[in-house]
Amino acid sequence: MEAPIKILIADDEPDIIEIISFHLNKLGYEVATAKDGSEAIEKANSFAPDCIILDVMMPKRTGFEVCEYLRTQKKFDKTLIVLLTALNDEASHIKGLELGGDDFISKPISPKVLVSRITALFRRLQPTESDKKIITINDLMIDISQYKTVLKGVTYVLAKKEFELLYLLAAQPGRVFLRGEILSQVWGNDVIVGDRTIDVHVRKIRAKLGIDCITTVKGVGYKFNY
Amino acid sequence: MEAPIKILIADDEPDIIEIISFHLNKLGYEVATAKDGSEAIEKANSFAPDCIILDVMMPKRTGFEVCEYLRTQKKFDKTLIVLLTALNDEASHIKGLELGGDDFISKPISPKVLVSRITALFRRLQPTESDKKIITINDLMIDISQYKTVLKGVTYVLAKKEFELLYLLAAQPGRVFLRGEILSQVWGNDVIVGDRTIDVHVRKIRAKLGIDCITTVKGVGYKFNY
DNA sequence: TTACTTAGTTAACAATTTGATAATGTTAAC
DNA sequence: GTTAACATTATCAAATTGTTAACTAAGTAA
Repeated sequence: MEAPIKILIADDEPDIIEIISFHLNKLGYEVATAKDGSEAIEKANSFAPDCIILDVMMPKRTGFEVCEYLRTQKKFDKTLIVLLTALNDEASHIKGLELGGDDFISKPISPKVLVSRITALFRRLQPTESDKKIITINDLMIDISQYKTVLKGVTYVLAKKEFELLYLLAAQPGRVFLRGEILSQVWGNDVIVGDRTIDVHVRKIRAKLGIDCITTVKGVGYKFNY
Repeated sequence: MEAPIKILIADDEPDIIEIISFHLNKLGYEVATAKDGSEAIEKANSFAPDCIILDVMMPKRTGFEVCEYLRTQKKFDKTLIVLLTALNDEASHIKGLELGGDDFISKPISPKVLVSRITALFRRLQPTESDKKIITINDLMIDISQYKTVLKGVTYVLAKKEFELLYLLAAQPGRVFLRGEILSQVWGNDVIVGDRTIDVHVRKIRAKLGIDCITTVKGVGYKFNY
C-alpha cells in the first residue's frame, strides 16, 4: 500500500484510545477514533479505515454489534477487525470469530503486543495464495478465469452461483463459512434471499460433482472438505 | 525460544530484588539485577535481556527515564518492559504505556502475580494465527475455525454446544470453571437452562472422545485435565 | 414474436440433529 | 449411612438442514 494505512480505534475509555493512537501514530499509521459503537460505524464509513480496533464493551453498540454490521457491508469486505476483550474471555473469542473478527487482543493492552499483532495481520493480508485464479485440490480443479470445474479430467458445468459458492469454500478448505458469510460473499449484502437457497445450491453442487466435497457443520455453516 | 529467557530486574530495594529473582530463578529464567536506573541501562546493554522489570521510583534514573531511553534503541525493540508502580497510580500507568511499557504491576508485589503476568506477556507476543484458533494439548487438537476436534489423528464431530464447552475448558487447562461461569460463557446470560444440562453435555464430550479429559470438581464445577 | 431452455429462488415438507429435561442410578462427602 | 451432588439413560420438542417441485425471470433459437 502506498498511502499510509488507516486505523480506526473505538473504545469508551479515553486512556486506552490515547495510548493506542499514540503508539500507532508513532509508527506512521493514520489514526481516527470513536468513543462508542455508533460513532465507530459513522467513522468507519467516512474514514474508510484499513483496520478497525473495537472494544467489545462499548456504549450504544457493542464491538460485536459493530463487527456484525460491518461484515454485512461489502465495503468493509477487506477491512481487518480486531476486537479488544477482557482477559481470558474465551466465549467472546468464539462469538467474535463467528461474527467475522480477524483477531483478538486481551486487555490490559500492551502497545507492543497490539502493534505486533496488527502488523502480523497486515502481513497475512498480502496477496499470495488468496488471489490465485486456479484452485487445485487433489484431482479437483476450479478455474475462475474460465468458470470451469474439472474433476478427474472430466469437466462439469456449474451455474454461476453454484460455481461462486464452490469457489468461495474451496479457496480455504477446512475453514467453516457461516451462512451469513456465504450470503454476503456470494449474493452480496443488498440482495435478500432465504436460507434454503444456500442449501439448494449446495445440494446441486454435490449432485453435479457426485462427490461429498462440502460438509455441513450444523448450527454453524458449511466447509469444503475433499 | 531455545535458550533460557533472560530477565533483568531493576529496583533500589534489595528485598524486592531478592524475592523476584528468587521466584523467577526457580522457574528457570536467567536473572540479572540492577540497583538503580543507570546500572539498569548498563546491564541491559551487556546482558541483553528479553524482559526488563523496572521500578518506577529509582535513584539516578527513574524507571520512566530508563524505559524511554530503551525504547529509542533499536536493540531493545523486542524487549518487554514491565514497570513496577505504586498501587493505583493511574497517571504513572498511562505515562508508562506512552513511553512504551508493556505491562504494569502495582506494589506490593505478589510473586505469583508477577510471574503469571510475565509469562502471559511472552505468550501474547506469539503469532496470532496459531494460538488464536487452535488449542493443542498433547495429542488433542481443537480448531475453532474448522469446528474440528482431532484426537490422536482421528477427527471427532462435536455438536455446537459440546464444542464450545470443550473449547472453553481446554483454553485454560487445569482451571476450574464454576457451573455459573460455564452457563454464562457457553449459553449466555439471558438463556436459563437447568444444571443437569451441563452434566449431559460433559458426558457427551467424554463419550465421543472416549477419554476422561474433563474432570469433575464436586460442589464447584469442571476443569479440563488431559 | 413465440416456444423453449436455463438459472435462481421459494415454498412445502421430510429427515435429521440438537438441546434440554425428567427420571433414575451412582458416587462421594459429611 | 444418609444426603447432596453428579452420572446416566431415555425421551421429547425445537431447531436445522435436505429434498423435491413449482414458479419466475431472463436468455435463446426458430
